Amino acid sequence: MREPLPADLFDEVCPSTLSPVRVGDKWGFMVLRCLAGGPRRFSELRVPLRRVTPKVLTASLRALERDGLVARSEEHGAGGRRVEYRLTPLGRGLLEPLEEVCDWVRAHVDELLDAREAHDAARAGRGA
Amino acid sequence: MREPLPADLFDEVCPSTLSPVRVGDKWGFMVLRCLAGGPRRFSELRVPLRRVTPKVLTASLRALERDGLVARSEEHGAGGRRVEYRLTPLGRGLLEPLEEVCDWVRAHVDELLDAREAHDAARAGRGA
DNA sequence: ATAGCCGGTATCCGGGAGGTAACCACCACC
DNA sequence: GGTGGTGGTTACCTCCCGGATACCGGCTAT
Repeated sequence: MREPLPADLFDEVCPSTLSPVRVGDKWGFMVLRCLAGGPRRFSELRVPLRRVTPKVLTASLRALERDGLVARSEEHGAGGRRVEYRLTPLGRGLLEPLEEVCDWVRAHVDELLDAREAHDAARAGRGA
Repeated sequence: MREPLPADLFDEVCPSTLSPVRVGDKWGFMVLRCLAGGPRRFSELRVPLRRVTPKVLTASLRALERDGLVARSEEHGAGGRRVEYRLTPLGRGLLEPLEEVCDWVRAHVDELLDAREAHDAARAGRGA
């Protein structure tokens, strides 16, 4: 259940500006997907989401927590503080239909980008 | 393919504030679903989406059009102007995985609302 | 004691989303 | 020529999302 996280989800381009589908706020969808592979610490999430400042990441996590999709657990074991975020059963259930959306986006992102480019070019030609 | 639209999608409560899942802007998801039953005129869309002002509805439609999910066609036949919005094949394809998300939301909206209420109550108790 | 890590806050700020209200161009019809 | 319907547009305003930057409190290890 605890699969490794990618080093960086952003390969120069921000995925959340490509896909029109969102969960909660701007980064919610990607946070959920980062948690799909198992519980993660705050600093673990910051690695693949390195373009997200801690304030914004906290806000995303709090919002997902509010909706009961993510659970936060804090403990003070030996070695210091440890805060973990994990999907709740509700959140895990939501990820199933969302994965199909993800598959669709991956399959059609080129068409989306082409459509945007064509639309913007046509507007630029007509207008200013 | 041209199924009737409900008279009003808003039963006192705005669905887009309940579901954490969005497509494009605030109303994009509902616009797509209104078009699922067949092409619609602008004024037809305004009936089920009566809480959406024309400016905002136009913005939603333009954004969906930009992404190639919706197509706009205008014609001046007898009887006046007629503008129709319809799903493109791309948009129709996206609606399939989205319908499963919709099913999930319908099935779990109560849990979502309970979670929010509990979370807000807990915060109110702790904080102010 | 002090340095460092972890998990965040505090503060400021700009831009854009989204709502309100009013107005408008075009055409048909009478 | 006026009236009405359709399909918007324009101006204006407010709120809040999201980013930048800096800072902080608790804990541990040395």
